[in-house]
Amino acid sequence: MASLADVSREAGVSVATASRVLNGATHPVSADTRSRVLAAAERLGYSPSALAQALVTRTSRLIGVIVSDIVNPYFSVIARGVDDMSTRAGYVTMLSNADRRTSSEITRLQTMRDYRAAGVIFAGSGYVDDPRTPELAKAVAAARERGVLSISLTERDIDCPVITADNRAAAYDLTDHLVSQGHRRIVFVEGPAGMVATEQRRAGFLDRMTEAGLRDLAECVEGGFDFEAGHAAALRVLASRDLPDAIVAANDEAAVGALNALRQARIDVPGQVSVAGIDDLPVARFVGLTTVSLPLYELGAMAARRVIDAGTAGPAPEPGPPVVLPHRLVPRETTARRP
Amino acid sequence: MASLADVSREAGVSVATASRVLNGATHPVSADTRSRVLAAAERLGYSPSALAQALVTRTSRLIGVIVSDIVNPYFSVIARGVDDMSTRAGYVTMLSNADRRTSSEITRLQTMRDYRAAGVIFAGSGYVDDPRTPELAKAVAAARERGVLSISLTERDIDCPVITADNRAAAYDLTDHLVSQGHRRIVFVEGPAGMVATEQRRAGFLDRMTEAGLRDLAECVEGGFDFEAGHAAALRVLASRDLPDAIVAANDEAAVGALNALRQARIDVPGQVSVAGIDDLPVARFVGLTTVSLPLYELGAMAARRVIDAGTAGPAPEPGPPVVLPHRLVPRETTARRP
DNA sequence: TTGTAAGCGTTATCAG
DNA sequence: CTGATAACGCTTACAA
Repeated sequence: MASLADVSREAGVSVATASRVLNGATHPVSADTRSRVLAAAERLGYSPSALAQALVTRTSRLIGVIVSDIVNPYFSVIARGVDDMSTRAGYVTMLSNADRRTSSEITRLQTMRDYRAAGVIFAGSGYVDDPRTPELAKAVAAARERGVLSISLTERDIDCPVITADNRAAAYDLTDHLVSQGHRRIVFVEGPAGMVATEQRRAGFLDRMTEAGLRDLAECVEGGFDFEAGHAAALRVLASRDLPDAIVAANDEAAVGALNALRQARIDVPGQVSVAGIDDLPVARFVGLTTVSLPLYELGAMAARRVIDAGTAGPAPEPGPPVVLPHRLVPRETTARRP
Repeated sequence: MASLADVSREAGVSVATASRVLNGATHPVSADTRSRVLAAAERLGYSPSALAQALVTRTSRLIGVIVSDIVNPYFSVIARGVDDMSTRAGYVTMLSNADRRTSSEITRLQTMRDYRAAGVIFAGSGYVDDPRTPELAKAVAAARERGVLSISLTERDIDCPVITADNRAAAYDLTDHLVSQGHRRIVFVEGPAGMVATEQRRAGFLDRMTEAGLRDLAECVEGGFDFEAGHAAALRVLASRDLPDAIVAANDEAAVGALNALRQARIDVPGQVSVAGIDDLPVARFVGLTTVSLPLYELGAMAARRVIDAGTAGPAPEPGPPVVLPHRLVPRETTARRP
């Protein structure tokens, strides 16, 4: 309602000075005028138009985050990290679900760019050999021209800063834990086919098994990132041959799915079979699942902080090497030592 | 980069005509000019500044949703509904976590208003006798002055349209189901103290028990909306006396928490005790929890649609009576008939 | 059918 | 220290 012009009129100064006191610029203003303007603003309930500000400064206090599906706890934790940091800095976060479609990521990025978002954060993992990635890369570049800083939370073939967790190492460390506990026959329930994260986690598992001389006892089975996939995979394992020492799922949800299947089949976990996952979602803690904690919240928060800093600090768009945040093994009750 | 002015220059027309063809106004434009402008826009990769548009039209294609905590699946499903609808209409959704603090809701609403959001959706339940609600109400009114339409997904003392589910009836229907299955001694695990939703759900439970002449066998115990709360409550029930016929939790998470506690204690569910929740979150389906499905996704989607329609259709700000979307009992495996 | 021009609410440059 | 004033990019009467 009340605009800067209104305030300036009420205070008997020019809009220029009103602007100067109301936005804490470095420009000097006499104490007297300052207080007059402040009083007027207060009286009129003035609140600046973020739109006008963004239009003229060519950058907003909007931070976008593009996830695959906000209902997936993996992403909602990331989004929470983004929003907490954004809010603290007076930014507001824009959210978009891309359902793992690269084409959606592109269009969503574009509409966020049209709002001159200060930055947009890509939370989802890409696909291997995705023919659309170049297009995304181009959109990211175009957005950068318009002043929006993209940040990816996974390594993808886009030219932008990366803040990520080490999926491969996470799987590796988890496998290492199992191996050192005496497990030998381990089956790995893979993530969704074609996703980079899937590949990385499988590789971590296989690498450690190979180093342990257990390559022949390692087995990878099809899976997915949800309860059902883990459940189904466990059922298949149950049906096919005698029990492995452990089942490692590509993520927590699948692990919990497997866990349920096993227990429904009256298999003792961890007595007969150990079960572990990756991510450390809230549900993992609840069911006592051994897992590796990924810095999801921190990833979101740090990415947001980075776009905020880029705005305030000098426009030093140094891509730099990927920032890799540490993960942490969290042994709980679904795994046990094997004699 | 490329602005309307650039396009108009490239096409050899005025910015007015360029604007007219590029935004599909009703204003007549010759086929020839139209194609020239289109071509120019295409060539330059023109994309309108949503900021400038919003500034001049005094309304944006931004829809805000304020939740308690996006990590809570209850809210992420709502947010998903909002975003799907927004996206379909070319809007972008702004998300904010208020952590159940009314004061945060107020400030978040204000910053969304400063971006001239077309609307903001309040997803969280309020508190009973919340001294800050009047303040919120005032902020909502002020926002409306600026053209932002607020919508609440729960009944609160704010003057704005309400699109909601009937918490009381949901609990009532669930209890009815249990009663008709022959359960008599039922304990109700309450939600967080002070929340309106908590009161409503408890009331629904109590109402049905009273009608069934089972008021004396109905018992309410302290709880909460998360796993831990349900778990703890179940433990307390277990410790205090002989088993009830059923445990109804104020929501699914708490129900699953209770379920786990019971099973860990080697109680047969539903053999000895039935367990049920409310919400029908993904986890409920997974564990086979009997629950009542609340139209969470629909609530979000419909609220978003309403702000979108308000923008396109006439500015008919008829508050009208609350819209109540239907819920549905979902019997699953954690409840069984009592002889 | 097309163009001119007045804003929308700020910031920022340049003179005073 | 303060004030005009020109942008920012677009929409929309009002003219032509």
